Amino acid sequence: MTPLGRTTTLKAAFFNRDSRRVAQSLLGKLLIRKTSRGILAGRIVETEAYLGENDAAAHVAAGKTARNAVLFGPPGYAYVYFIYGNHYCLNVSCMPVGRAGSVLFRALEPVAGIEEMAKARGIDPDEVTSPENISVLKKISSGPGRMTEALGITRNRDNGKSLVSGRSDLRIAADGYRVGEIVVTTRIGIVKSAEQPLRYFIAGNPYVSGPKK
DNA sequence: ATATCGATTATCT
DNA sequence: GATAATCGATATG
Repeated sequence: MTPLGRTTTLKAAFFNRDSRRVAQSLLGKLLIRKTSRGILAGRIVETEAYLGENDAAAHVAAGKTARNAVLFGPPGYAYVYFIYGNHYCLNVSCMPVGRAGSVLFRALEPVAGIEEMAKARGIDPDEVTSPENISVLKKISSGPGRMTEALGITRNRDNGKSLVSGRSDLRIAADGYRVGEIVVTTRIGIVKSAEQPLRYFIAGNPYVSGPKK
């Protein structure tokens, strides 16, 4: 079992700013889930920024609704939504109350609780232990729907939850990890405002989602 | 390696 | 009634 080192939960102020800056700053941080079976954690290697009501691709583009209400609340809270009848995606709210920027978490590098995460994904845990096969590890959490399944994130359980409380079973923390070069590209899987460069990932990290090598 | 497609449902028009 | 911030399977080069 991989133990986590010393971690510091991020504060609300970290998220109380432009989502583009938050999206970049989140790279290299840890997303940590506490479960009855132990700690699950992954390092954030890929994010996308969604701007406020001026961003046609954002769920808040048409204003506040029951679904997106969390994004208009205080910074540092989880916005979880269901998509394509199959998957959950996780965002964190940015900006102060009344402003609706957010960051979509797109991919994690598995760090702790890897066998439990594999099980949650329907992967044989034996495959991720003995031969540390990276092609199998990549299937655990390299993609927005995959990482939520690995951590057991659902709308019922987690939407509206604080990610900036040390007592929360879902939180974001720093452990001193240093990020190298950051690559910026256009966002994935959208058609509206698809030309804007708002996707960020750690250069060369094998757990970034999508095709390519 | 890239392309296409079906699944399955909350949300909005 | 159409669409969607995706995934995994299958087909094809």
